[in-house]
Amino acid sequence: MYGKCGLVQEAVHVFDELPHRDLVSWVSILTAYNQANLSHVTLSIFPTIFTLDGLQPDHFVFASLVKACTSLGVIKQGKQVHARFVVSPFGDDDVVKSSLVDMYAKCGLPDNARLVFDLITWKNSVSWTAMISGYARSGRKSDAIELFQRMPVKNLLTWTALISGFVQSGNGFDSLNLFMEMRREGVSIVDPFIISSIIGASANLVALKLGKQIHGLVIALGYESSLFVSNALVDMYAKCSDFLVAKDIFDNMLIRDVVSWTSIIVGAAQHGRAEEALFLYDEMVSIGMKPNEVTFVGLIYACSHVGLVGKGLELFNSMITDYGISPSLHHYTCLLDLLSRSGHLGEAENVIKTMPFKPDEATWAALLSACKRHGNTQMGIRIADHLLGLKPEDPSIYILLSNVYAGAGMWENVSKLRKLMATGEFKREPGYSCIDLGKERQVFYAGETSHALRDEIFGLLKEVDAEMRKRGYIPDTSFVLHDLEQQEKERQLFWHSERVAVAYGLLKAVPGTVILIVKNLRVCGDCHTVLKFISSIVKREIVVRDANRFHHFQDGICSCSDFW
DNA sequence: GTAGGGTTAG
Repeated sequence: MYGKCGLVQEAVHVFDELPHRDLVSWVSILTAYNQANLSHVTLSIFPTIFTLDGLQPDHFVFASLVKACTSLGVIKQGKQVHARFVVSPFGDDDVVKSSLVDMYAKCGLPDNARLVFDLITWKNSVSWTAMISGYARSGRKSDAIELFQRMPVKNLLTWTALISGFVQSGNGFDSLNLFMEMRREGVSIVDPFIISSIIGASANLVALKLGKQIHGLVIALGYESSLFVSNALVDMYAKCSDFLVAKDIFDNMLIRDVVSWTSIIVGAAQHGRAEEALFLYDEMVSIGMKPNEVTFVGLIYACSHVGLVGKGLELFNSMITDYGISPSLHHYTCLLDLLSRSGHLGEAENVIKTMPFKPDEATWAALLSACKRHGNTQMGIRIADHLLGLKPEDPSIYILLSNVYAGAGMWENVSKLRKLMATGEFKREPGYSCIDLGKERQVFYAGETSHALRDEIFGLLKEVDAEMRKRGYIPDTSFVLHDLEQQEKERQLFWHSERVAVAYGLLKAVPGTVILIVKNLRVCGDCHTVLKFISSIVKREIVVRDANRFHHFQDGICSCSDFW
């Protein structure tokens, strides 16, 4: 009773006073620790079951231990518990098997989960849901859907597991389609869990209009007081470019937790509002809210994007010494980005060499793009050669490599890369830009010139181009990857997807409204210049969210101050 | 006395 009411100390007190303890007493206290988020205590006191009382764990104990391993994410110990369970007299228990399915699923091992799932004698909705959730959050779309369809009776939790799993693995469109199917089937969506998932999907898709509709639903259902829902809304508005609304919702929240603070700090950072992010952090600390590892990712990111190297380093150190958070690869990548962006390339390379993690492709890529930005061709080539040796799978890395070699005029390497990309196993995701006009959503791929409004778009871009040149625009063709004549290079830049999308927006969006473009890659340097020109020529605010951050173009300047 | 769904990260 004390454990389930969140009074773990009282539970421990009674437990310690028991004149005689049986397995039920033990499971009660193990569960109390699990519920109080003290799963490490659950695991550490487990051995005393033998030493103090000479008892052998039963299936109830195993289920509690597995749950503890799941919430701590300690798969190695989880496997040890699994082994003990298998050889125990309770090795057939279906509840423990379900908890193991959940453990493997949550630890990103859906195949291990499936092996256990198939051994469950009587599968109930808990086992099915755990397995489906595991596939969905690992991005195993077809496996998740197939199992979902085979499941005899689906309930709200199963739908939520599937949909939120897809949101978490970045499959926003699939999650949205499933949500609509769920509504068609008449499943009630009056539930804060499913609502927060769909808000997450809107954020994922940068679908502001959809997000606003769900926000309306939140108000109608009275879920504004739900912490999870409000946190999701703050994140959604920030990700959909409306930082001010995000801030407004944040300001009006009656209860805020570390996720609320972190969401608004990360949002400020992504919009280039570093001062605000740092101010919010001071406020957070002053009210006694403890930042977590994600908060520091946001803070260092904020510093990185405005060149506050000293402050960023200070925060990195404070994270370790003041908060006892040991830096993850994420943090090192942020640190490296902080240093390399502002030109401290040598120190950045030193971080890569001395950090206790094996640098992944993204880490090298951060350094590589800084080399290009700061014109350190020699170091760029050295790192590019090294990266090429690692045979990266991420296609965007090849684009970066091409950039380096093309910038250095090493066309032989460029064509070698192109061949690699053509024959490679991976599918290269082409650059695209997307504009959301509410009921209509248009995607433009780089170089695509076959759109129905092609002539109007071309005409508009041509007109703007002439005006830009009058104002001193010179195309920067170093962003073109192929060895071509100057004129052809300029033509390639001309059809970069963000420009086409902006032109389309100027033609179709309601006059006077902000034009919001989402791009899957980083905006190229030349397009960045062009968008600044366009914003002043047409006197419209243009917002581009690229792979990295937001750019707000207005009156010829960008919120990133050309440092991105 | 045991197992399943929600928010933040380069």
